[in-house]
Amino acid sequence: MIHFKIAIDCVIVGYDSQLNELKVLLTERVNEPQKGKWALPGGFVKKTESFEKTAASILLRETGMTNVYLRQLKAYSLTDASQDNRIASVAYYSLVKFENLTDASRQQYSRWFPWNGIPTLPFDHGKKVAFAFEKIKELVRLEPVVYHLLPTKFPLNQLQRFYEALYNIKIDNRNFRKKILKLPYIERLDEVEKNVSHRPGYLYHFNEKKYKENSSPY
Amino acid sequence: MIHFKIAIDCVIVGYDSQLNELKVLLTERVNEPQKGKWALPGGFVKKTESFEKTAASILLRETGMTNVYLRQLKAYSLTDASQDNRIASVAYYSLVKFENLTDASRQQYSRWFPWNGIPTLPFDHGKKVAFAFEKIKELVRLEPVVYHLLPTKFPLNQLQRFYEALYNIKIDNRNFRKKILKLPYIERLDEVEKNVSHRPGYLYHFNEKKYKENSSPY
DNA sequence: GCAAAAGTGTTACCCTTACACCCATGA
DNA sequence: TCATGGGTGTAAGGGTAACACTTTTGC
Repeated sequence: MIHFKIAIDCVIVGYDSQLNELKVLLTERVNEPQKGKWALPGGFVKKTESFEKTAASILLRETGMTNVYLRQLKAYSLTDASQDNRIASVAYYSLVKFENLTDASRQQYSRWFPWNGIPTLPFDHGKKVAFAFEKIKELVRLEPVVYHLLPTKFPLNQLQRFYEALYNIKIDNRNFRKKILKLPYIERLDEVEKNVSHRPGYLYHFNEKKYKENSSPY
Repeated sequence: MIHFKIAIDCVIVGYDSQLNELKVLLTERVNEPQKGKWALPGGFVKKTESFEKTAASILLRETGMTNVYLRQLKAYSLTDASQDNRIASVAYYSLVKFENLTDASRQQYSRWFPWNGIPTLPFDHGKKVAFAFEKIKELVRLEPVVYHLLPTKFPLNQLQRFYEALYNIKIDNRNFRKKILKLPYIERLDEVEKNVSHRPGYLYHFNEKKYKENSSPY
C-alpha cells in the first residue's frame, strides 16, 4: 500500500489599496528541491494536525495573523515523485487585511508580489495561484468576502476601485453607490477620510451580524 | 515524517425522474472496519494513479460509466487514526444519467438511496454526502450541470420538476417556460413524449456547444 | 484657482413574478 | 368524459445601466 507525505501550500492574498492591486505572499525556498526559488509558503502535515490546522500555522508563521479567512482550495496528487514515497498536497487560500500586517510579520524570506507580476513558480504552484484567483473572483460575486481584504473602515471609492481592479472593468460611480448603499450590512460611520487632497468621503464598514441576519439560508 | 494512506470516496448522484428524486449510490462494506455497513464507494490511491484517476476508476467499477461529470469535493484529514499511519481522504462527487445505467452496472453490493432516505453512514461519509448536496445545489444555480443528471432528451416539465425537487419549491410553469425557452442552448427537438396519459410535450436537449459559445468568459 | 474625488436623479430596459384558461392525449 | 399535464399573454415591480454637474478639500 502506497503512502504519501502531505504538504500544505497556502495562497495568501492581500489587497494593497495604495497601489490598487492584489498581492500574493511568496517565500524563498530554503531547502532543496528548488532551493532559492520563490514559491508558495507551505509545510508538511504533522502527526497530530489536521490540514486546516497546518494551514493556519503556516499562515501564522508567515503573517503573524490568526483568525483570518482561510479555505481549502484543492488537493493535488503530484505524480512526478519517486518510487514508494509520493507527495500529495492540499492547497489553501487565505484573504488577509494588508493594513493589519506588522513589520514584524514581514519575514526575511517572504515578499508580497503583485498579482500580475508573479515569477514562474516551481512544482504546480503557478497552477494553484491561478486557480485561487479564479476562485476568489467567483467568490467575490457570491459573498461579501471583499471585506476580508479591505481595511475595516473604507471609503466607498476604495471598494469601487477594488472591483474595478479585480474584474478589470470601469464602474459608474452613481450606480455603484446606489447599489452598495442599499445593502443593509454596509454602514456609514461618523468618520471621514483624512489627508486626502480632495473632498474627503465618509468611511463605511461591513456589519457581519447584519449580513447574517439578512441573508436567506437558501 | 508522518505518512498517510489516501482514500478516495465518491458521492455518486443520480436523478430518478420516475420518482422525481435525487439518489446516491452506496455500497455495503466488505472489509473491516465497519464491515456490512452502507458507505460511500471508495478505494485507496494506487501507486501510479492521480486522485482523479482513482475516482474515475471507482466510478467505472460502480456504474460502468466513463466520461461522466466528476469533480473534487474536498480533502479530509481524519484524525482518529492510530500512531504513525494516518488516513486522509479526498472526496469526489459525480453526476450521472440514471437512464444510462445498465443492469450490468447494478452491482451486487451497491444500491441507490433516495436523498432523504440515506442511512447513517460510518466515518465522515455523512458529512461528505451533505456537503456534496450543498455544492450541487449551488452549482445548479450557476452552471447548467442539471443536464448531466437528466436524460439526454427531456420534456420541459421534467426539468421543472427537477428544480422543484432540488430546492423544494413550486414554480409557475408559464414563467418557467419563458425563462428556459429564452436560453439559446436549450433546443426543441422534432420529437414528443410517448406513452403519457396526457397531451404529449415536445422533447428538448442541451446543446453544449451553444452554451460555450454564448457564455462570457467572465 | 486648480486638481481630484465626493456626492447626487432620472429614464429606459430587462427580468421576474403573479395570475387563468383551453388543448391534446390515454384510460 | 375525465384526469393529467401541455401550452399560452399581460401587467406590475424591482434591478441594472446610461447619462453630467455641483461640492469640498489640499495644494
